[in-house]
Amino acid sequence: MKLAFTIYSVTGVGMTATTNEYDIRKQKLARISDSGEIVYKDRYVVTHDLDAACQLEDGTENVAVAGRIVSLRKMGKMAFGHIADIDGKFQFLMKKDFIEATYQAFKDNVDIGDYIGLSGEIFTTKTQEKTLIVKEWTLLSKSLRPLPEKFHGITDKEQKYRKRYLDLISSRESVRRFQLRTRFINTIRAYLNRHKFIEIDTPVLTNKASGALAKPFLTHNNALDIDVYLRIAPETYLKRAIAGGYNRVYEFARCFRNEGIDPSHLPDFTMLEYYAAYWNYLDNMAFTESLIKAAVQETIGGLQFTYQGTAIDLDGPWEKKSFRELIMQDCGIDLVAADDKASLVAAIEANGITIDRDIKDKSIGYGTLVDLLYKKVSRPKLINPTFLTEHPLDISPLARKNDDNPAIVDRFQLVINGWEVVNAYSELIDPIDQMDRFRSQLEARELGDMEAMETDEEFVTCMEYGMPPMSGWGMGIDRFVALLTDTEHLRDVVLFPLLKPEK
RNA sequence: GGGCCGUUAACUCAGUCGGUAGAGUAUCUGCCUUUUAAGCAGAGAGUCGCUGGUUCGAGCCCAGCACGGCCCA
Repeated sequence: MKLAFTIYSVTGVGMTATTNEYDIRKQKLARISDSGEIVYKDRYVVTHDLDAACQLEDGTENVAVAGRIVSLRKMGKMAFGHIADIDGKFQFLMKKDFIEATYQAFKDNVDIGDYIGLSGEIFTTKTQEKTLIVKEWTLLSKSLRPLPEKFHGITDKEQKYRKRYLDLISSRESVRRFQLRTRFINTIRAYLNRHKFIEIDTPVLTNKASGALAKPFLTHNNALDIDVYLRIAPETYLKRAIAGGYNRVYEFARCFRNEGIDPSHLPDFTMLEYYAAYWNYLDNMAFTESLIKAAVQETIGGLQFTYQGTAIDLDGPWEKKSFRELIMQDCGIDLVAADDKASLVAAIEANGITIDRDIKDKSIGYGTLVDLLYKKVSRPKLINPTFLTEHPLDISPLARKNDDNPAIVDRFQLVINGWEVVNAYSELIDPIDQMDRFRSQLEARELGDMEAMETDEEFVTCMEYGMPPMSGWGMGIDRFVALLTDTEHLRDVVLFPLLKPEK
């Protein structure tokens, strides 16, 4: 067992035999407290943010800034250091000549990680860096634990996720990724607002997990003594809002799905959905293209980017392809000829295509099989943005039936890099058809399709009162940000991802 | 759920054939008034993820468990 004991030097400064940095910093804290100073201050008035201070002219006086000390180079009678915040860092110089009385206190008591307020004058060093020469300083908050190693930062992914604050302090790359996320969301929000969309909030706690095909989280409300679901999509509530008279609504909706966790699936994620009355899916498609081009242009300053070595170009008019066209082109099967489950199974087998599911199982309906075939033969090839249309009816229970071909719906998905980043359709507003669709979903569920959608009677009731024609849209924000930041794992674009508790 | 990999000082990482636990950063002491991965000299710092097993002896070999990662389903 190790012994820690306190000794006192001739100068009266308390020191200890322990080398545990946490204990040493606590002793420094105690020293400051003993001198009568309050260590953890309540405020500090700054004149400039750190990025603004870096732009000031030499000789500017009475500049006051604050931040966390992220580097410190103490010399005999002067010390250089940097304070930092999310936008950047700023160098300061403590010179004994300028702060005679307090220089020793700074050297003895202040560490990397502490927050300080500084005021003084701007000058430029020999190495051409804007620097504040400190005339007064105030400790604002003491750090008891040392920050990560200054050069490598944190490399352990687990620690990056568990202690994201340390990752942000030590990795500009992480900061830039999260700043890009914010910029992307802000840009989209501004674009939607400019086009008369109104941001609303719809419930997270719901009686029915509807609007998507996913396994929900179940929880309990004590006051009402009912079990409730965390929403899996905001769709049916946003449509209720349209029925209530809103012409255009949107929501950045945190959604929850109690399914597997992997690089492209998180249990909670952010989905943007919007709905516009009187639009059909073709109006929506045109708007989507302009919205995304504008948002990407503003966010990354161009329409070209690279994802994991694959060049992606959003410029030019985006291609539109139907399920039928794509599947025909990629494997020669014609969905008009193979228009039922049995004939499609036969065609797939005749073409020697293997799908990693038992395609003869009765839980797999015609539409699901079409979707599986497309995912196998076509989707991986869709790198640049492509609008996929003419989805089978039975995998689109909330979408409007096509007027000319009742086997398909007026729907599109935007595929980029083989990912379905947007899903949209002309919304089904016929309550009788909607009830039929829910009934078909129920039948599919009874055949073992656990992804079939649950019937939502209250939503149908709303539809029975009347809904305007409309087209709606959903986009996984986390996935799109991952694309734009060349990030493999969605956890890297979420500040505080869910992990098991430590220990 | 299956397979593989990782877990060693506060941080980043070495650790040979099983034989007293190593470096850099950080910390502490001394020197140091334009540094910026400051420098020079010295010092302290470890439940080697956890629990068992094999062995005279385990960071290392074996088994189980925990947490994380990658791949597959």
